[in-house]
Amino acid sequence: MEQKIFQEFLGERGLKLTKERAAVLREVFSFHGHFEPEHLYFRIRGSGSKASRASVYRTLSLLVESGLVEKVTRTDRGNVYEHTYGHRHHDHMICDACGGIIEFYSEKLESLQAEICEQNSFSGSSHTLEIRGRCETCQGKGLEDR
Amino acid sequence: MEQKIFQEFLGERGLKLTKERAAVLREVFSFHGHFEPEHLYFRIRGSGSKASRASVYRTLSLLVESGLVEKVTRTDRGNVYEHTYGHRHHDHMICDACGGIIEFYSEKLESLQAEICEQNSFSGSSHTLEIRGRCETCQGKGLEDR
DNA sequence: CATTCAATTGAAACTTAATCTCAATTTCAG
DNA sequence: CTGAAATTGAGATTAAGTTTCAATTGAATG
Ligand SMILES: [Mn+2]
Ligand SMILES: [Mn+2]
Ligand SMILES: [Zn+2]
Ligand SMILES: [Zn+2]
Repeated sequence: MEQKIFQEFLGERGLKLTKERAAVLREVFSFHGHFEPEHLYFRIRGSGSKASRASVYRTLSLLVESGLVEKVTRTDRGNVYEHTYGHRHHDHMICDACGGIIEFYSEKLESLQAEICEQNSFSGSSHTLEIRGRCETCQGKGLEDR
Repeated sequence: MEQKIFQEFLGERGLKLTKERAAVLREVFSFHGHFEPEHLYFRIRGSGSKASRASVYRTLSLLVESGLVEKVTRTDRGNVYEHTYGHRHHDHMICDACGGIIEFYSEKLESLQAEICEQNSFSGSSHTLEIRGRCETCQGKGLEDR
């Protein structure tokens, strides 16, 4: 299904679904969770398929533009992505101690943001909310921040 | 006042308020708005004071740790900071077309986040909310995203 | 099947913010 | 003073991500 959507997206731009792009798409959707481009690259290499680093980055950009994938956040070391097709939008809590990520969604929060955009005559198209702190298991422990 | 706070922060760690650190602090608080480390570096150079790039980056990290400065966002080109001492916490809307930034604050939004943290047994200490879209003047115009 | 031409690829070079190295200098408590 | 610890800065280094460009692919057309 995601392949169909991607193919249609590419078609509208006169681009082709090559085997390299198909390999990136397949790997992105066979993995569930957050990922970094570099990890994606190595997973593809170790899965029989092949695609150069350049192609992986190029395809990832196309996937984001197509709406099938979103950038989750930007860490010190690089970007983090996740496939979003088939998943509801959500935001993230990130534990400063263990790096663990809690995903959450709040209808109230979403509509409140829409309201605030309107108050500012701003036409919002996307947002990123990242709450940092300590997850349940890391509270109280004297662990250092990562 | 911010100098007093910074000095105390440094003292607790056995660090000293050198003239380089003082220059960075002064420049950070004499400028109002969002800034990138590189711009900060050049403003310092052009202001009589001096501090190497290394010292600017090192001092900026200390300022963030002290709580006087916060990282606003991370763009493709690098980090963006703002001094927060003396300012109320706020979040940002960023225009995809012109890069303009609207600051906003909503008590409702803040308390709703606190509520959500509690529901997830998460001890939140900070957050970043970035809403992307089009500002009022850029709506309708067929401008490309930056 | 042959021709054509835009799209695509990948290896390697490049960019650039940010960090690190380390010898020289400064600071300050004793 | 004196010595240990902190600090500095010029330049090297890192690493994610982008760009280059010659070679290849592949869809469309004749
Ligand atoms: Mn997620
Ligand atoms: Mn701000
Ligand atoms: Zn944790
Ligand atoms: Zn704008």
